[in-house]
Amino acid sequence: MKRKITLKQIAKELDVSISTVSKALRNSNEISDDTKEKVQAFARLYSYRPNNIALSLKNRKTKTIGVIIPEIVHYFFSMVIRGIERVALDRHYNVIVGLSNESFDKEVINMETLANGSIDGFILSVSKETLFKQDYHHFNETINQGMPIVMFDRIINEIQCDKVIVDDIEGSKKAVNKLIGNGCTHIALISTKDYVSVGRLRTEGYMNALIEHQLPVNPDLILKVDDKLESEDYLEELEGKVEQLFKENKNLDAVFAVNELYAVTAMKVARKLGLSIPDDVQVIGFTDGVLSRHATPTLTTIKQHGHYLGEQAANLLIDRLENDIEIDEEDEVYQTLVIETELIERESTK
Amino acid sequence: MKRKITLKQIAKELDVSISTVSKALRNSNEISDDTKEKVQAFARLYSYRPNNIALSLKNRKTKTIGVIIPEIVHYFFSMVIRGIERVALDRHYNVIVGLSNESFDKEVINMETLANGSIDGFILSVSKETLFKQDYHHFNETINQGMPIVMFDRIINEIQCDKVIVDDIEGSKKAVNKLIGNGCTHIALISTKDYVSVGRLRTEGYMNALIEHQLPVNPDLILKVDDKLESEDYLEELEGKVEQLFKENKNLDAVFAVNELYAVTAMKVARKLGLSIPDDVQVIGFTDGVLSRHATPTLTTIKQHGHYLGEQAANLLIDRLENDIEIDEEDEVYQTLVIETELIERESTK
DNA sequence: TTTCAACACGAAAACGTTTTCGTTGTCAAT
DNA sequence: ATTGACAACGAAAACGTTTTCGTGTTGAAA
Repeated sequence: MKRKITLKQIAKELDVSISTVSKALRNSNEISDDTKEKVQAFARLYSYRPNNIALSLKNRKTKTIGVIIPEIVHYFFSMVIRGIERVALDRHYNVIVGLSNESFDKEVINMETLANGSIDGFILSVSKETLFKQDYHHFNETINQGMPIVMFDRIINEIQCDKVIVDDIEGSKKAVNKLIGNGCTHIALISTKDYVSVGRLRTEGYMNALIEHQLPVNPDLILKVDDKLESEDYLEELEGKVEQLFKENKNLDAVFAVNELYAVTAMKVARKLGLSIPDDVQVIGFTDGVLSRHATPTLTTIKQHGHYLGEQAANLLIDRLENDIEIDEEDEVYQTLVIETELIERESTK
Repeated sequence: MKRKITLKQIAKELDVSISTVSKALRNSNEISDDTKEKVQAFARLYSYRPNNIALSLKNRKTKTIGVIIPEIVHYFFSMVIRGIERVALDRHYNVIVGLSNESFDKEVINMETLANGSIDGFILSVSKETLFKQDYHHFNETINQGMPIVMFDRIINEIQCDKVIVDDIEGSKKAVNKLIGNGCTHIALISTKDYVSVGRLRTEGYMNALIEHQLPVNPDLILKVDDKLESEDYLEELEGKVEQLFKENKNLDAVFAVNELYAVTAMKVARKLGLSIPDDVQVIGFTDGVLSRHATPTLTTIKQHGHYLGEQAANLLIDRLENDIEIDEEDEVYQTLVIETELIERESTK
């Protein structure tokens, strides 16, 4: 077992100073060709690589970005991570991942442990509990310490930082417009409670589409289910609610759901009630994940381009990190990028 | 914007030495209560937190573990990460994630950039290309440098390190035994090429079960598809192969597939051919992911407990890191943990 | 022979900690 | 008055780099 070699050891072996070794390796012209040769050969032989930690300490930057997401076993979020990791690798950054698990405390802890020098900036999507409590002190504190944050998807408008969001309103409108275009008039919405920004926005898009087509917004057709029902553990309860929705609205001819799970559940319930998809009921979901592609029937859905979103977020953060000309003034200007959605038509619509 | 405060600044403000501040904050009894009070109050006021990078450099350990996986948009792998992250958080470690994307080069690059001081040890699952090329130099080198590795799921027997694996052979046997118990006699296998360890092992389990029940192993019933067909981009090609399998074996009465995608594809093809599940054909998959739970019909499958596997892997690594009494001798003893599988019965079997 | 530039290299500081080992000053015991 | 112990603190090294600023040596120009 040969431990990693350092400049000091090379210097001692070759009987030169540490500075000489450092310069020789960086091809400084302060050093004679002879010495360079010697040093570089030796370094190659022992496969010297500079210690990242020492570099980080010296440069006061770690070339690492911290990503905090509520959940990783989730198509959209893992797709975003993939995008982040891709540009991070390209631009020579590392990615530290923290999971909030939708918990405020874990979000805070994760951020605090990372903010003490381990990373140069954050990319994050806010946990539901944080959105609910509306306690944003940890975001403000990190920003105040000069550490940039890029928020994505679940964002907080009041926080001054770069943001990348999916065009939820437009996306939902696309979906509902499609249903309307297909002749549906009693379109149900299955959404989350309003404090989850994406649920609120997608609801807004749904209503906008209806209003624009002068269709009535019928509250009975809107089901806002509790968060916990997004967990696999409460599937039956979710199914119950959806079944109730179907039974109380016999004229229902379409469903727009704000995520995959709600959409496939709607399809399952419809099938159970003897309704045919897409003939009796048409269904559109949100997120073009593995479920949408392999459900029966395959699900028409709104694709969010999570991979691209991740790339944009990472570029935004790294750009800011590297352009840090210490503007420092209070006139920092932040961007909000909006990622267009795409309607993917499959078998669940006509 | 107030930058993070350091010991030096506190020392200057309070007109004491850096050492005094450091000791006062750690409650050393070398320091008078008066001074402690003063320093601690000041530190609290400015919310001082020690700089992780400086600590890492001093202690020569980063309290960070590097995780390299082939793919993150994948139920099993993201479940493992969740497990790793959970114990990492508990035991005060960070998690850096690198994706090899099944590429040898990316695996090597990711490992090289992390191995230079950024992390204390690796948890990884080997990329397919690496398994195929059988080039393991990067693993040997990192281990030789004294950096521990824990391999999981896709492991390499020749490499001396801790391992955590799913009991693939037993798991497959359970599945096939179930099918046999249900009266099936012509059980097809849809697997990957043999160089992917899990494909090989699951094939072995399949054969073992047949042999133990004195059923013939019919090569025509074994479909080993190319890796690329695991990608969503080659769905049609995969479907073609599976359809061919069905057509050439009219007596086929069950399918055991080594992953979810193959299993749902088999169900889709069966349905297309007018076969009813589970009456005409019974299907069992591997990995209890979102697909299995929401496919139509829901899929009987072998659950791998990826979350638990991740926890075990992380504990194994951290234990080794913290017990590093520099054994250093060549008599290091490594463990291989085997995680039991579980048969989850659903609608695709009788 | 003197002077000066160019060359090749080394010393030291700095990044932010922790820790070892002094160095004072005070007070009690001899 | 001398010794010793103890309390309270500081200086400095160390972790591994990079970089600035010397410094000594050489050779050529004056």
